[in-house]
Amino acid sequence: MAKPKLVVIAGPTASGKSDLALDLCEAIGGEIISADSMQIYRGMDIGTAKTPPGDRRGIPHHMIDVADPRCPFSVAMYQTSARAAVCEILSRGKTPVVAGGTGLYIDALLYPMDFGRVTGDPTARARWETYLAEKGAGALHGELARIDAESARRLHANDTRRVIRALEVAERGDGGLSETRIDYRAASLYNCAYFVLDRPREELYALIRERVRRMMASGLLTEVQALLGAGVAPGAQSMQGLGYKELCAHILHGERLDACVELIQQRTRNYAKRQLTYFRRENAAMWLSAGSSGDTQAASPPVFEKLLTILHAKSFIS
RNA sequence: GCCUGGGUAGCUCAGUCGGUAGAGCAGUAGACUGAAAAUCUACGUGUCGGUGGUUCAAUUCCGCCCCUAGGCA
Repeated sequence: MAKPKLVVIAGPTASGKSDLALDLCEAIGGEIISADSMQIYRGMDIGTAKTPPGDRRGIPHHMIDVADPRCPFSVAMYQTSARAAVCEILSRGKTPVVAGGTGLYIDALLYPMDFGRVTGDPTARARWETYLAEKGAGALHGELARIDAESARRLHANDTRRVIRALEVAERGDGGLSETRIDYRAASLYNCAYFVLDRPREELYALIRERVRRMMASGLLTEVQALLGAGVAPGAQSMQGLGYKELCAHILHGERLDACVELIQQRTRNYAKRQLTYFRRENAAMWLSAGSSGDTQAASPPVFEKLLTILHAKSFIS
């Protein structure tokens, strides 16, 4: 049985993924599956740059607005729902087009990653958190070394977040994280065409500056206030999103607004860089370079042609 | 005009009781299996404002000059 065809459009924030994906969906009869850890949440529209419903050109979008910003969400949940969405789209005879910048989510969808049965447990987490505060990162890492030596070797002692996760899994006697690890990238579940949309650094950074400016002009501050008003805790996972945590600092702690906006721009640049690092190791990825031609606007004309050519060559389309 | 702080890495600053200097942030590269827009790792030569002097040796002490913040006029 042949693997189902699926297209991935990845890339750093503000690179123009969403528009490109929409163009593609129109051309080949596709539906969009968002791979974005923040667009998941309802009520977080401006700061996550969701394509407004009015601009979706009648193309169905999946994995957007599927979670409550007051509750935690996880890759594992994403994996389950996104795969269901793929099946649904395929059953309609359409092509799934995965678009987004969260590399881990894309991987979770595409590859046979096994997140195990151990759910993130707030109680255990809090317990280790306390342990960390009292005894330090070294001791925490030592605990892990005792029950799951291999994970301990893999993880840097300062990466306490991962160390705590490994401890959670290990102490539930599931064999530990290390036993479920495989070289997942070797075996995609789909016949996929994986694209990374790329542009010259300076141009990308300029687009980011501009996008943040536009978000502020469109009422990002009001959006954050509304979320806080609706009972989203400032420490909630959703509030760790870029733009949200910085504006919380302004609203709750009186940080200067212009300083916060600059911080958002800077951290978004940092983020874009990390995204590129992540995608670089995706062996299957085909890089599409856009821009640098002077027009900051549309990546679409030239890049879109390239995209279609490749899809033809892979006989995704006839 | 006078007085007092400052002028050191792209930015904020530490430091050298005289032996040519180092943190944070930024930046770059990397990692990443239920928090991933998160979390973590590695990478630090710059006329130490200019110019004279003292000294074996000055970014460090002294003189003058320039710039800057504040105070007094």
